[in-house]
Amino acid sequence: MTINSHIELLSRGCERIFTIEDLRTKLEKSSKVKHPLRVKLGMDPTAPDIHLGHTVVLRKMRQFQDIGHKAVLIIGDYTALVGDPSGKSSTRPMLEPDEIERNAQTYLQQAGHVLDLSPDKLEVRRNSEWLSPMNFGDVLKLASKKTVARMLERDMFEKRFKSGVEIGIHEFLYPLMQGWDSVCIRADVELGGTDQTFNNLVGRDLQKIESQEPQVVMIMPILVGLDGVEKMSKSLGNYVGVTEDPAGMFGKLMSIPDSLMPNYYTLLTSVAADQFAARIKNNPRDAKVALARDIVAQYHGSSAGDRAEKEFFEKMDGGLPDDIPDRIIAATEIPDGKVPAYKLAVVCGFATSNGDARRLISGGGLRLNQQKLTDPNAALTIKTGDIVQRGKREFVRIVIQ
RNA sequence: GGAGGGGUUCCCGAGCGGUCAAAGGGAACAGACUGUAAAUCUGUCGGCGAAGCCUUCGGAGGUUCGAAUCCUCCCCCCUCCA
Repeated sequence: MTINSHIELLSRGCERIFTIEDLRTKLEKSSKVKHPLRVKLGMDPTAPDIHLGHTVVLRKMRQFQDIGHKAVLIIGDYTALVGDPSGKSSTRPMLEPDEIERNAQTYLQQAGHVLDLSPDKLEVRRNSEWLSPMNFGDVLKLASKKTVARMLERDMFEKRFKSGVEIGIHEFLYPLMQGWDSVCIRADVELGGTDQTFNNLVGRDLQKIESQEPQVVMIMPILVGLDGVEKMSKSLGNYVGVTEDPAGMFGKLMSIPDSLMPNYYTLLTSVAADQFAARIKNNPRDAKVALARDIVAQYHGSSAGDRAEKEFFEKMDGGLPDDIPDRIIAATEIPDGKVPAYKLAVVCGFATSNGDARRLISGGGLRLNQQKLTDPNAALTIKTGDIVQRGKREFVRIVIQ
């Protein structure tokens, strides 16, 4: 592969690169002296729950690994004492060392779906290693490298300052700490989301001051969630977790708005741009299927991707999926083996209350053995093995005990 | 320390003495349609239920035949001034 093709690969999906020229220089030099670039990514040691949004930057990391470079994962155990001012204004609680360790392990385990974890491809460091031994003099020296005005340039700080939201002095140290990490591990490249732009550029500046070749900063966009509007996040419920089962992943991905497809193709797959553009133009539905299968396959293998697709459409066609969860019902709940329809919906977990159940049935949303129910009060005779269905894709097999 | 503005059903947000289980939007669920769980359209969206009843509008009291709406105290948020 040529340098040009590497650059093309690496810049795919990037929001910004500081600077593309520097990246070229680094890549050229690396290939000439046969020495891998050190590609840094910071990780927050709070409880991880990686979703596709996080994988955007991880995938970029993986691309570097695949062309022979070294991923350096920094566990921000010391920076966590401050709390990144990027997000909320509140300071984080301190984490216990064993908790940090546990979180780091979980992170690695989940990130392992994307990253190459082999020791020659990945180096894991924690920044307490070099931040903890610093004394006050060292800190002062570091703090003197930046001015208040420069700090206030940062979007977040500027907003908070203007609007009167307090900014702790220590929060100014956060970018410096993160930047110092880059100096200490001699990073060639730092990856981050758009919210990390400032922090990462500070690393670049600090390296210059320390007479290091400044790192290239590669900023990845924040992935839009399944709703097509908000950023993907667990709290907004518009996410796909990397540990989710194939069927769930596939279904969720099929629910994204059409308009999101190019974005997802770019950031979450390796499909060439002209190729996916053609697919979408040709047949959006099939393009979405291919996208979903591709992503499921990344996390569960290609056979799982195929199976997820098959099951998805079986449900669509009104058929029954292969594995229907059992629902155990106590025999005492159904005297004489009979239940009113509304009660059945509740017992199967398809309605939260009797009223909810009645509405569901009145709306034609409940089926017993593929047969649509219409009367909420109808007395139904049920037995073990009967299939209850809500809508098009939720099934339960009754087991009477 | 001073002045003012708020806390409403999952979320946002109207209501400001009865016609309020509470507008509107979002989310969610179902239905129709389709190229899919996209888009669009329709319905539902506190609980129990036949009518009707019960619980809800930050918390606790109070005034009223009657309060989410008025009064008192308390808790919590926010804005402006110092």
